[in-house]
Order: sequence, then C-alpha cells, then structure tokens
Amino acid sequence: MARAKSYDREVAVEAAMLAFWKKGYGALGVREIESETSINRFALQTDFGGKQGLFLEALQRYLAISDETALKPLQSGGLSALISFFRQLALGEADDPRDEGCLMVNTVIENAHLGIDEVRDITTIHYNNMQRMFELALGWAQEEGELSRDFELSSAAKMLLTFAMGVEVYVRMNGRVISASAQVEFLVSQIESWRLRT
Amino acid sequence: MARAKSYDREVAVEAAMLAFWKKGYGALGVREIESETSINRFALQTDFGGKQGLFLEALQRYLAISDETALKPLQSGGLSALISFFRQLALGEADDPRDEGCLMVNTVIENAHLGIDEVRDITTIHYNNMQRMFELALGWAQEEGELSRDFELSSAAKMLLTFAMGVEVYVRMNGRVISASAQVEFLVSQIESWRLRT
DNA sequence: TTCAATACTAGACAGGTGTCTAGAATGGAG
DNA sequence: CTCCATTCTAGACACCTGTCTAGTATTGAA
Repeated sequence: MARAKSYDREVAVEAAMLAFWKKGYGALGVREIESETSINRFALQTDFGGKQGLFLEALQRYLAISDETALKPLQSGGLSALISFFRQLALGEADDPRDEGCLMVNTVIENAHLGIDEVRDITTIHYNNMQRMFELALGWAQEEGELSRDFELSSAAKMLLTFAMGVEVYVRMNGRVISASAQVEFLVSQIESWRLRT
Repeated sequence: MARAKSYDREVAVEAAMLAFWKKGYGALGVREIESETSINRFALQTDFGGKQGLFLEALQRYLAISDETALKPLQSGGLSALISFFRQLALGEADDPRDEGCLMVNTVIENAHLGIDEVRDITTIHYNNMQRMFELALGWAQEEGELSRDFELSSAAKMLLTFAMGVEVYVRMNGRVISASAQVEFLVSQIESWRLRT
C-alpha cells in the first residue's frame, strides 16, 4: 500500500550518534547527515522532526548505551567496582582510536551556548544516573563495612562525578588523546585510603 | 599623516574575549563581533588577521588574566593555598551571574572538533601552568613538612587539575550554575588527610 | 591648502545553513 | 493492471557565514 522506507531506524540513529559524536551538533550539517547515515533530507524532517530531533534521539541512544555498559557494573560491587570503573575510564580513553571523548561532556559544553531544554534534560539525567550509581556503590561498601558509618556518601559521589567529567576534558586537551592513568591511579589510592582497617 | 584608529586595541580585545566566552568561537559571527566590540570588519582583517586571529588574541588575554588572578596565589603557600584555590573555584562559579564557565574548558572541547593548532597551544600552556602551580604548591608543602617525603607530587597535581576541569563542566550541567561546594569540601577533607601528623 | 597615507563604510562575493516543496518512484491492495 | 498512499530525489528558498574590494573619510606633514 505504500513505499518502503530505505533505511533502518535503529542503525541510522546509531550512525547519527557517531557522526554527532565526532563533529559536534553545530558543525554537522544536514547534507553530511545524509551521507554519514542513510537518512535522506526528507525523512530527516518527516521521521525525526529535523536535525534537532535526530540529535535528541541520538543522545538518548548514547545515554542508553553508556548507562548500560559503564554504569551497570557499579551496581554489583563496593569500592572495588568503583576502582575498576575509573581504571576503565582511563583505559577506555587511552586506546580509543577515535578519541572523541565523551559525547555527554561535549554536549553539556556546546549546549550551554545553545540552550536547548530537551538536550539539557538528557545530559542532566545521565549525570544524575552516574552520581546515583557512585552513591549506590559507596553505600554498598558502607553496608559491607568497607567504609565508616559517618562517611559522606553524597559529597564523595559528587566528587567522583566531577573527577570523571574532568578526565574527559583532560584527555582532549592536546588534540591527541593523552593518558589520564596517573591521576586515576592517585584517585584509586585515595579510595583505598577510605577503606576501614579490619 | 594618517587617519587615527577608532578603537583602543586593549579594550577591544577585552570585549572580544567576553563575547567569545559568552557565545563560543563558532557561534559568534563577525557582524556580531562588530557590534559587541568596537572593531569594524575592515580592522578585523587588517589588524587581527580575521576572526581566528582575534580569537587567539582574546584567548591569550584570558590566559594572562586567569594565570595572574587564580594561579599566582598558589606560589605563596602550601596546602592552605591549595585549599583556598579550590574554595575560590566553587565560590567563583556559584555567584557569577554570567555563568559562562571557564573559557579554556569551553575552548578545549570546541577545538577538539575544530583542530586549530594555535588554539591548542594556548590551552595546553594554560593547563601546563596550572598543573605546575599545583605541583609547586605541593612541593612547597613537602618542604615545610606538611607532606611526607614520598608523596607523589606529579600524580596528585594531575588529579587536582582533572578535578578543577571537572568543576567547570559540572557547574554548566543544568544551564543555570549549580554549586560545586559539596565536592570541593570533600576534596578539601582529602587534602587535609594528606597532612602529616605533627 | 595640498597631498599622500591610513582607516572606515558599504556592499559584493562564493559558499554554507536548515527547511520546504513539487514531481517522480515505489509497492501492496483491489 | 489500476490505483493511491507513502517515500524519495532534486532543487529552490531565505538567511547567514567569513573574507575581500572599491570608494570615501580622516589625519598630520609639507
């Protein structure tokens, strides 16, 4: 009864996510979107509501992926899970050939100028998730007796979140990705110092 | 013998710095530069070498100012100087009505896409300065006996630098500036814990 | 006052932006 | 095969981008 779409929505959004990641929102033109993804300009309007709509969907896809892969492991552990999260952070950046940093950090900075509310909502959700997972992991450690009863979970979680954001800026400082393992290892030694003597 | 320029270079660069700070490099057009600063389009080309040239000069101005106001106090103290630096960081962001974050962090992220070498050089210098000042302050503390002999100055300095970068991202997360004092105070308690018992 | 050197104004310029539109292509129901 | 809802192609659209170029205004020395 009607012509079939020429693209698969899921793979198209994935491709768009990578393209926005690599070039940023403002710098990625719609003609470039056409060539990088299989979405034509007509479908961009009718199916996604234009460039901004596609960006929002790409951001949500990124949020879903990163929460699943990076944050979920934090549920199942205390201090050791936290430590491997940060070691992964330093590692993941160091050997990533694409060196685009974190799409969420890039978007927070770019959208501070743009001021798109829906974008802000997504980045806020992402970092609220992250902070909550840190707090959960620390709480779990506290339950297990790794941390003292009066350990300040919330402030510590915010400090870890802030450090994680900083890593994404640090690694992009010199154009090429530089290793953040020195400061991550220092942080690890700090986390270890929180551990109660048994 | 020749017509006088209609603007003062120093105040013009200062105005340009604020404009780039507020809007970002890509989003600030030359017609906007004309209205925000007193630089006309002709002078922009002949005196600054175009938009990019003006941006470089504005960045260098920012570097000079921030190094002077924020970094210099670190020369004259150990741990307490470090602590007041970070308290200032949290404070300076929280009550700043302009809430543009840090121009250097914004530029690191935006230039990761643009890839302008001269820009990269300036941001690199800024953060090398910052890391060096942290290391100097820590070294000073070590000399004074506040820190143990085997304290890892370099890794700690990198960790502090990374955290400071993260603060600038954190405060811009929600559009409006949000306070980073909780995590800064937690960091302060960490720094205090480095102090040797006397 | 004349003159030449410098600075400014106004607009052209080629190219890019995101969105919209008319006509052609597609594909299954009847 | 016919029909028609849906999708796609190609290009127009108005606007914005950074830079360049004539023509004009301003300046101080001769």
